[in-house]
Amino acid sequence: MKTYTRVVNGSQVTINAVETHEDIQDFVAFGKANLGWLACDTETTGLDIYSDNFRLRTVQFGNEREAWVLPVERLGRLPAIAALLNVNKLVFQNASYDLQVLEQCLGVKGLWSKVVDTKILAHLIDPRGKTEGGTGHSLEDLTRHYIDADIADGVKGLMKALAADTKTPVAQVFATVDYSNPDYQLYAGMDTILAARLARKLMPLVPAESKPLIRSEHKLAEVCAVMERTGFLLDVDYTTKLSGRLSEIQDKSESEAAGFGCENVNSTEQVADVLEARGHKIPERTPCGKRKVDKVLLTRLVEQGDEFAKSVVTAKQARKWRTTWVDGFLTQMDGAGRCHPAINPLRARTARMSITGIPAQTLPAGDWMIRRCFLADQGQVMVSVDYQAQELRVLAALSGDQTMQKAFRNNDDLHQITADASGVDRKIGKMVNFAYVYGSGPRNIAEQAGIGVDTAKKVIQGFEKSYPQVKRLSQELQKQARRDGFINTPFGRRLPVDQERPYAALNYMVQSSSRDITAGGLMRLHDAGITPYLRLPIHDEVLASVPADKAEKAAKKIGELMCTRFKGVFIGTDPEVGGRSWGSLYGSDY
DNA sequence: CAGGTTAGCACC
DNA sequence: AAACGGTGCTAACCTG
Repeated sequence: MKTYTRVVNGSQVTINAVETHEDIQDFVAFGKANLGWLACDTETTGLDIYSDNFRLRTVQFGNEREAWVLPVERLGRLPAIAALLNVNKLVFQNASYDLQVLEQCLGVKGLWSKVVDTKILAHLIDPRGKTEGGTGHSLEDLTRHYIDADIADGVKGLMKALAADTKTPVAQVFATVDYSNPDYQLYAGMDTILAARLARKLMPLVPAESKPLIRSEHKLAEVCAVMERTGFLLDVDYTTKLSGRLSEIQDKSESEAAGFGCENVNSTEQVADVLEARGHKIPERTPCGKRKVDKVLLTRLVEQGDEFAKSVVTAKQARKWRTTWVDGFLTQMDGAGRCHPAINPLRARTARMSITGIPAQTLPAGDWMIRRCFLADQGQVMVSVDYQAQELRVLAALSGDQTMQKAFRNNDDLHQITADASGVDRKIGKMVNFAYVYGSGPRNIAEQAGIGVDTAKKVIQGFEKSYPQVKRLSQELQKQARRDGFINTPFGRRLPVDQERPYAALNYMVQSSSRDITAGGLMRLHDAGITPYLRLPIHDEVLASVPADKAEKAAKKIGELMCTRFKGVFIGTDPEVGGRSWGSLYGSDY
C-alpha cells in the first residue's frame, strides 16, 4: 500500500492506494467504519464510455480526511462492489458519468437512490457558470471556490505535469499512466476527499426554498442517465450515403468558389475580399470591426443571382451538415450502431437542459435529412409529444394575465390578438409575442421584423396594453432583481439576475419554469415505467421509440402523463406518431 | 502546440 | 427610455 498525506484547507488528509490483496483488508475496515456515507469516484481510460476499448481502472472511496484507491483492473472488482452496495449514501461529482461506468464495467445497478451529487447541489446554490460571475460547477471550480484554491490548481497540475513528463496528450494519460504512478494515485484519491468536503459544505448552502429540488433533480438525472445509456439507433447505411453525398456537394461547390479566387469558403476574410472584388458592398461590421459576411448577406446576393455567393452558401452548408452532424454520428456510434447523447439535465442558469453528442436541440428543423439518420428500434416507431405553446402558456400562468389565459381557454389566436392591438400582420404579432418573452427591445424587434423602430414601439405598446399583467410581472421581477440580485421561481429555484440586465428576469422566469414543467413530465413518465422508451428531451418536447402496434395508444398515454396544470392554466400536449425514422416526423416517408 | 476567443449557424 | 433569453458545434484566428 502506498500512503500520501497532504494538507487541504489547513487540515491533513491521507490517501491510501491499495496495491496488494493484503491491503484490501484495511480498505474493508475503512468501509465498515464509514457505512453512513462516502464519496466515490472512478478513473477510466477516457471519456469515450461506449467505445470498445473503454475500461474502468480504479474506484475510489473517501470521506473528508481519508481516501482509498482500488485498482479494480488489477485486484478484481469485488471489494469495490461490496463497498458500493454496503454504504448508505454515496457522494459523487456528476454521478451520471460514474454510475454509467459502474453499471457498465462492474454490473452494479440501482445506486441512484443513494446518490448525493455535488454538481446538483452547486447548481441549486448558484446556477451561473464561471464566465457569468458564478462559481462554475466542475470539481476543479468548486474546489477552488469552496475548499482550497491551491489544491484546485495542484490537482489540475498533477495530470497536466504527468502528460508533459510522458509526452502524451492529457486525454490519453488516463489510459496509459501506470497505476503505481504516485501522481496518478494522489489525483485519483484526492477527488473523493474534495467531493466529500463539498457535500458537507454545499448541503447547508442550498436555499431553503430550493430544498425540494434536491430530490427531484436527482430523480431527473436518473431519467436522463437512462436515456443516455439507451442511446438512439443510427441508420448506418443511410447516414454513410448521406455523408458521401454531402462530400460531393461540398467538393463541387468549393472548387467553383476556388474558380472565383476563394481558396477557403470558411474564411470570412477571403469571402469578403472576393465579394468586394466583384463589386459588392459589405455594409455591416462584426463587434470586432471586421466585415460581416453572414447568411443574411450571402442569401441576398444569391437572390441577386451572384454565382460565387451561391457556391459559398452551398459549400458551407454541405460541410457544416457533414462535419457537425452526419460524420459525428458515424464516429461516435457504439458497436451496436447506437449513438449516446450526453444529456445535462441541469445546464443553463435557468436550469434548462442541454444535449451534446447528438446536438438534438440544434438540428435543422426545416429539413428531415439529418433527423432521418435516427431510427426507432426494430418493430417500433417514433413518437413525439410536445407541449402546446409552452412558454406562452407559462407566461399566462405566471403573470395571471386574464386576456392571455382567456385566449388559451377559448383557443383564440393569441398572435392575432397581439397583431390587432396595433394593426399589424399576424406574423409580426407572433414575433413580438416571442420577442417580448426574450426581452427584446424596439430596435431589435424592428430589425427582425423588417419594420421601423417606431412601428416596433407601437406593437410593443399594443402588447403591453393587451396583456397588462404581463407587463406588471416583468416590472415586479425587475424590481426584485435589482433589490435582491436574484428572483425565485414557483418551483423553488433561485435565479441570479445581472444588475446591468434586469430586463432578462422575465425570460429567466419563463424559461426556467418551462424547463421545470418538462422535467415534471419526464419524471411522471419515469414513474409510469416509460423511461426505457424515451430517447431525448428537447426543450418542450419528448421523443420516444414505441412498439409499432401500440403506437397510437402509447403516444396518447405519454401525452396524458406529460400535460399538467400550472397556476390554474392547462399546459396541454400534442402527441404525434411517426414512422420508423425520426425524419418521418419532419416529412420524410420512412 | 494547446487552449481560449470570435464569428457564424443551428435550434427553442 | 431602452434593453434579444438560452443552448452546442466548427473553423478560423489569436495568445501564452
